[in-house]
Parts: sequence; C-alpha cells; structure tokens
Amino acid sequence: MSGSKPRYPLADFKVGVDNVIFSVDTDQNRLLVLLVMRQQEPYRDCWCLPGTLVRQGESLEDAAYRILAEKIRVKNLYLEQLYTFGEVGRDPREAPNSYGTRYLSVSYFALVRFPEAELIADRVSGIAWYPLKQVPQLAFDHNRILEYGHRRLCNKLEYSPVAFDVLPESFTLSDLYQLYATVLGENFSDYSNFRTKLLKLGFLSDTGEKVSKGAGRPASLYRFDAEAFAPFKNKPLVFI
Amino acid sequence: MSGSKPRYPLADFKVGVDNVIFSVDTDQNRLLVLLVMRQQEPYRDCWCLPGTLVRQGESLEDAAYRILAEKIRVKNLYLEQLYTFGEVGRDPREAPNSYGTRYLSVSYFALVRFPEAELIADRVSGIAWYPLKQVPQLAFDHNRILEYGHRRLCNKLEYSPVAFDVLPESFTLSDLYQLYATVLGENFSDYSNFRTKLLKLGFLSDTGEKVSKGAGRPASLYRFDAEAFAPFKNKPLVFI
DNA sequence: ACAAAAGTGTTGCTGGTACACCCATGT
DNA sequence: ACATGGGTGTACCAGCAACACTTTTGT
Repeated sequence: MSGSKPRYPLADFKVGVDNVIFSVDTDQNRLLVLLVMRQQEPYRDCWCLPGTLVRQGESLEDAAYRILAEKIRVKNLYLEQLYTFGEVGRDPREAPNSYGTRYLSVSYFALVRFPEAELIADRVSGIAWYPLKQVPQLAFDHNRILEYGHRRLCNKLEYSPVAFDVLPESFTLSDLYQLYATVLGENFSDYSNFRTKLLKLGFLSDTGEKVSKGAGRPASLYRFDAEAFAPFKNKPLVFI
Repeated sequence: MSGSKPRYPLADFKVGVDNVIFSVDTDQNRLLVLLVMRQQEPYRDCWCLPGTLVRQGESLEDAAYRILAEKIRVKNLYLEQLYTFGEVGRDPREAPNSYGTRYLSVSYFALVRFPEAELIADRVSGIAWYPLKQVPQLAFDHNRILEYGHRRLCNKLEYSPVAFDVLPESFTLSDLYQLYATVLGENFSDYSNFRTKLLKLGFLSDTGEKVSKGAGRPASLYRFDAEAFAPFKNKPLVFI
C-alpha cells in the first residue's frame, strides 16, 4: 500500500462475502453444506454459497454474520475467514475489458449444529442443506471455494476442537467418531483407541445420561468441557 | 453474493496488497522482515510492509508479485495468501463518515533467501531488512499483519518444508537447526535428535562439500531433494 | 593440548496400533 | 438366545527425549 505512482489506473472493487457453512447430520452421518438458490442474474436459479456484497459502514465479518443470520437461526457457531479470491473475470458482472468494477470474494468458513439450526426460507428463494457428495454445479467459482472450505475443515478437525461446534451440545463418542470418519474418510483410527485417547485428554465430561440407538448397549452422552480444554489451547494437539 | 436488495448502499473499495516478506540471516541467526519507508501521506516517513494498490486488469497475486519484484530481486521464493483485513476505518484515507471509498488489505506471506535477495533501493525511499525483534511502529495496521504473518511462519515451519525456501540452496544441519531455533524459540528439540530425525526422512542429500565456521569440525553441506520429499507431500508430517 | 563445533550411539520410556474380550440392550 | 453396538484391557512395537561419547577442526 505504498509507493505506486498513479500512472497506472487502480481497479475499483465491490467486495462480496461468501460463506461455506458446514453442519453434520449425526443420525445419517452426512456432512452437509448450506446452499441457496440465486434469484437474480447472473446465474439466476443456480445454487450457490450464501453470500452478499459488503455495504457501507460494514466490516467483512459483519457482512459474513449478516448473511448467516439471514439464512439460519443458530445458537452456536464457529466462523473464521477462509480465503480471498480476486482473479480478473471471476464474476461475469465485471466488464469484459476488465476496466469496470471488479468483484472480489472474501470467503468465510462456518460450522453450525445441524439440529439447532433453523433454516429461514423467505418463500422466494430456495435454501437447503446439501450432502457434500451431492453438491451440484454452483454459480461463479463457488465449487472451488467450497473445495477450499472442505480442505480447511479436514485440517481443522485434526488439530483443533472444532468438532464440538458441529456436534450437538451433548453427543456420544460414536457420534464423535462417526463425524471424524465421515469427514476424514474411514480408517483414520481404531474406534477403541480413539475412545481411550480422547477420554484420557480429560475435556469430555460424562453427563450421566444414556441414549439408545436401535439394538445394542446404550451409549453415554458426553459434553465438551471448554474449561478443561483451556490448557491445550494453542498447543499443537493432534486429535486423530 | 446473492439475494441482497440494493436498498442498502454497497461500499466501494480500493484493494491493497501487503507483503510480509521474511528471510533468515544464517550467519547471525536472525529472522528478518522486509520493510520500506513510505514516501507519501498518509504515514509519510513511516516504515511499513511493502504493498501496493491493485491495478486494473491485475489479479491479487499479480499485485503481490509486482511489489515484490519492485523491491527485491530473488531467484526463489515461497508466496501464499495470508489474510484479508477489512475493518471500517483501518485506513485513514477512508472518509470519516465511512461513506467514501474503503481500503481493503489482502496480505501475502513470502519467504526468500537472504543471501540471494538483492534489495532494490530507488534512491528515494528507504528499504531494509529488520530483525523481527527490532521492528518499530509501522504504518496502518501493519504491525498486526506482521504478527499474523509471524504466527503463520511458525506454524508452517512445523509441518511443511518451507524452511528450505528461506535457507540458501545448500546449508549445514546446524543452519537448519538454528533456523528452527531462532523462529520457534530455543529448546524445541535436542540438536542430535533433530539431526537423526531429519536425516532418516531421507530428503536431505549430502553434497559432499564441507564448510568451516570458526573453530570446530567442518560441517557437511546438504541440499533439499524435492523428488525425495514428494511422498511426504500432503502428509501430516511434523518436523519438530 | 585444549576448546569448539560436528556427528554417532545407547537407553529408557511414552504412546500409538492392533487386537481380543466383556457389557448392556433390542428382537 | 443371539445379534448389535458400547466399552475395557492388554501386549507389542515405533519413535522420541535425554545424554554420553567420538571425531575433526582452529588456536
């Protein structure tokens, strides 16, 4: 932001914020992404990530929270910036000679709890949780953004406790295991070793309640104990 | 980027790119950051990160490479996007009522080889490698950006081979060790264990050449073998 | 001869992997 | 009774931390 002489004309930008919002359906063990249907050109009637253009007086993060709140009601969520996409021509609204306004997309990555998240349908546009594997062709470069978000999710899972932002407040250890398995793919770890390791860490507290899933012994419900996790904060903990 | 009605006026942006460029002086074991002196208002005569505003027809990355090339000549470098800062009022050029043009900063993180990097002094502005510990107050929110970049560097060092983008082409194992020690702080590992571990991984090839550093036995020069590293790519390898 | 820096080897322990096994429930 | 899913225990082995030791140089 220093030193360039204005001999070369600067580009003018509108800035969009696009959210990759994940949740997990623990009953069906599916990783879900929130998609909305565009109601305007360009890409009218195409599915896309929920996004918006940044308004006057609004920070990037404000904008990210705004669309999120327009689309779903949640009690709890995790949100962080993902990446900024700014190639010339990534948005068809840019004039073909690229001398007009450019459109930048700052993407955000969010995790919400599936059972607690109420979708807000405004009776005009479509909105839906899509299983990641069934996501169709999206508007703009949103498939790429989504892919980027998915990679981030995989990484985050391994070394930070984001899992507990996607799982319901209380959950069984199989829920947790299944979450890792659905996101990271099978055979990332043996179930019983996974149990022992996590319990030994000591930030999962047994609620005493049990829950039955069909046949078989009922499972204990656990809760994530943020207090007990504190010492691990910023440590290069690996969850595997 | 969908669905908002233009009832609320959108913000107009100029987009800046700011680079956090690190290198390491292996002789003095110092981590260095490239700073330049601003020649214009605002913050005239303040040190800041080398940056520029994005021009018409130029991608973010193009802009990042452009300033880099304006400030230093390098053969080899590592560059990746860092973070995007877009709070209202982060740049004093924004009108106080925040209804004028906003200034966004997309920051990039770069590593270059100190001995190979020639600074380009344009006889007007100052430019200098600053030891990280001695960085003064910078213009804008650049101290914050720098801090963010430093955290990224620490993380990257641990699980990816970026070290070899900062070190010279061939280096001794102490150089490598010292690099980790200066960036990550002392006592991150025992020297001899560090040696054994890295050599066992097998992607450091001995060049046969030796080099003496004062008294003591001369050290072997090693070279990073990208071929041999390939299998580790994308694996959650930890270097410690 | 001695200090300094590079490089090798040994040993004990931690913690992960791969299982085998026991427990509680539905049908 | 037995299938199903939850939960515990054990035995082996890789890999790492700690530290003692050897080698090669400069002075």
